This record gives sequence, C-alpha cells and structure tokens, in this order.
Amino acid sequence: MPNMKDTIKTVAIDLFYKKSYFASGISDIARLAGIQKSSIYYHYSNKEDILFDILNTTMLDLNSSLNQRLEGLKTAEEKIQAAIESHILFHIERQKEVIIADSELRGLSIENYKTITKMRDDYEGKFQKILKKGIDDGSFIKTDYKIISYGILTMCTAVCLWFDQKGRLSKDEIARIYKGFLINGLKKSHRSNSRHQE
Amino acid sequence: MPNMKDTIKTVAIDLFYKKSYFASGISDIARLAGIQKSSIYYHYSNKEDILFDILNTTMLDLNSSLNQRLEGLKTAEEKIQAAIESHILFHIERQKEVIIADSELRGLSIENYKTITKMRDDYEGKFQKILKKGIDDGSFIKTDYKIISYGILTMCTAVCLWFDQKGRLSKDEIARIYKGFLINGLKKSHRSNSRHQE
DNA sequence: TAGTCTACCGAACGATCGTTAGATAATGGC
DNA sequence: GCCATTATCTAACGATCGTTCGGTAGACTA
Repeated sequence: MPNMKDTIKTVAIDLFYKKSYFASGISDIARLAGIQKSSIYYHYSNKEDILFDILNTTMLDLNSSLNQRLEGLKTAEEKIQAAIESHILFHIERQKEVIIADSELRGLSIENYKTITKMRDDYEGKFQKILKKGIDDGSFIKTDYKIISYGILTMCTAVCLWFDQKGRLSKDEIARIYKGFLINGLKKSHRSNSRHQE
Repeated sequence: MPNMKDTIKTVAIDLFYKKSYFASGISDIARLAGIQKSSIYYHYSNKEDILFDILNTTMLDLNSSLNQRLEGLKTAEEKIQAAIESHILFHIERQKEVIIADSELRGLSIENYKTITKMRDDYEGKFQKILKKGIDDGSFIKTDYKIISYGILTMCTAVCLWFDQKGRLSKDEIARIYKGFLINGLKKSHRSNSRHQE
C-alpha cells in the first residue's frame, strides 16, 4: 500500500517521459493515479512542484551514486573508469527520470532551475577534476579537459535514449565497452611520446 | 523582404528552442511573426505541420551536408574524421533546429514520426558502415560498432547543448579536439598488437 | 462525544488552447 | 472594369488548461 504522493510521482515520471512535461496535464496524472485532479494539490502545491520533485531526487541520487562508487579510489584512471561506470549504470537504471532531467529543465521557475543546474554543474565538476588530475600527472593525453568532460558525459548520458531492456547487450556490457573505448581515447597513443609505455 | 512562411518558421524555431514545442502556442508564434494567429493557417495546415517542416528540412540538410563532406574520400579513417567534423559543425551552425530535432519528436503523429526517424536511422547507418569497414580492415580496434556509433554521434550531437558562440573555443577547435579524441579511441592503442605501428 | 486532522471529492474558475468560418483589402490577368 | 487569387483580418468555437473553493468521510485524540 504505497502512499499517494509516491503514486503521483511515479505516474508523473511515466507521463513526462512518454508525452513530455508540457503535453501532460494534471488531469492525466490524476486519472492514472486514480484520484480527482484537485486531490493532486493536497500533495503538491502546483504542477511544477511535481517536476521539481522528480528532478531533485534524480540529481541527488545521481550524485550520491557517484560518491559511493568513488570511495577509496586513488588514481585518475581508476576514478574515471568508476565514474563512467556509475554514470552509465544510473542512466540505464533510472532511464525515464534522467531523460526528463535532460529535457524538461525549461519547465522550472528561475530559482528551481538554478537549484537543479547547480547540482548538475557540481556533478560535472567532479568528472573535470578527475580528468585534470589525470592530464596533469601524465596518465591521460594532453587535451581540453572541460570539452572532453562534456563529451564523455553526454556520450554516456545518451545511453538512456537508446538502451533497450530486451536488447542485445546488458547494461554491464555497455558500460564495459564504453569504459574501454573512452580510456583508450584518454590514454597516450602509440603516436605520441612513449615514456610511459614499454 | 522575406516571405511570411519563412518568418513563421524562423520564429517557431526560436520559440520551440526556448520554450519547447508544447509550451509554445500558435498565438505566441503569430505575435512574434506580426500577424494574427488565424493567418498561420494560411501557410501551415496545423501546429504539428510547422514542427514537421522544421524537423524535415533539418534532417535533409544534415544528410546532404554529410554526403557532400564524404565525397571522394577513401579510407575509413578519413571518412570517419570527415563525418565527425560534418556532424559537429552542423550541430553548432544549426544549434536551435537540432535541439528541437532531438527533443520534440513526441510532438509528431505516427506517420510523420516514422518519416523523421527513418531519415535519422539512415544517417546513423552511414556512420556505422564507416566504422564497420574500419574495424574489418584493421584500422580501428575491434569493438561493437553499433554501440560506438551511438556514442560518437550522441557525443558530437550534444555539442549543440553547451556550445557558446562567445565562448572560449571556436567551432573548428571543438571539431579538432573531438576528432582527435575519438580517432585516438578508435585506433589501436599501445597495449594491443602493434603490427600496424612502427 | 466533541473536536481536529488527513486525504480526498465535486464543482467551478478564468484563461488559454488549436482551429475554423467568413469578411476584406490588395494584386494581377483578361 | 471584372474576376480570381493571395494574404491577411476579426470573431468565435468547444475543449482543455492549471488552480481554487468548500465540503466530507473516516481516523485519531482528548
């Protein structure tokens, strides 16, 4: 017997994912939750409040998921691999929510928008810190770590857009393939100086 | 003196980009175009028709942009570099439209949806063909070319989300950085067999 | 048993939605 | 000077939007 607020949130995630935030009505949510639309306002103060609740918990969970995964790791290579894995797995496991988080920020008021983007920027910052460290200590190729962090993050984020539960590859296989490809791209190639190799 | 249909399309691109398709009203478009909302229906049969027009021309242009850029190229490495560059530059030059194309497919009817996704799949197919060729002839590392094609495409697609006209890097620099990173990731690393190197 | 709180309901609010109908003014061909 | 076409207008349509209001059944508290 789950409480009604959770039910509302769950059906809202479903609707926002399928139809987008603005195309989903309060009455749609109410119908799927099995209550009258006015009852929604007992649990949430307005429509945007539902969206914010979804985005907020998603970002919180994403962040703590990363922190947990990074605990105890030392080298930049270990860390970036763990971060990539954490990011990919979260984006598969929480597919609907992260798709909403990526596409519905325009539904937020200015203050709420700032709250969410602040969390996103902090999260990105952790990836950038790892990359910078790896470049500085010579384990990664010299490159623009900010731009590359965007690249890595968006590449792994987009997994949520095409991942198919019944597809050919499991989430762990996808994480492994991407980790390998990205690490290969980050590490010094045969063409550059080979001080660290051989 | 541009014609009104183009004006409508231009302001619609602006609005859909800023506020999303469903949050933008016909009256918004009309106001910005300087006409009454009923006049919209002289040029477009309904709201979705405007969206489809935007997505359709965007996909057509994206495709012909790639075809042009690939002309005359032979090796997989040349081709994938050219394809990456074409993709990135297009996503910077047509920033607003590609963002709409990436997020507003849910606004289309089933038939229109099929038309657009067909074009997108054909486009993706060209990247996959190049990657497969490069893997088969030994110039790229053995990897899952479908998954990697998604990765490369989404990574380069997402440039449109963070690129800033007044930012630190020009579009050509970004294209160069990404090309370098991705090629490095695709080519055999120092750790694998080195038959092709030295 | 009276009062309070929780979780909902039904009905209505004004505003806006996408769309249509019919009128009109300007233009160009015959 | 007449007719058709083009491009726009005003006015209105029913439907739906997010939100608010007052009411109420049931559970818990004193």
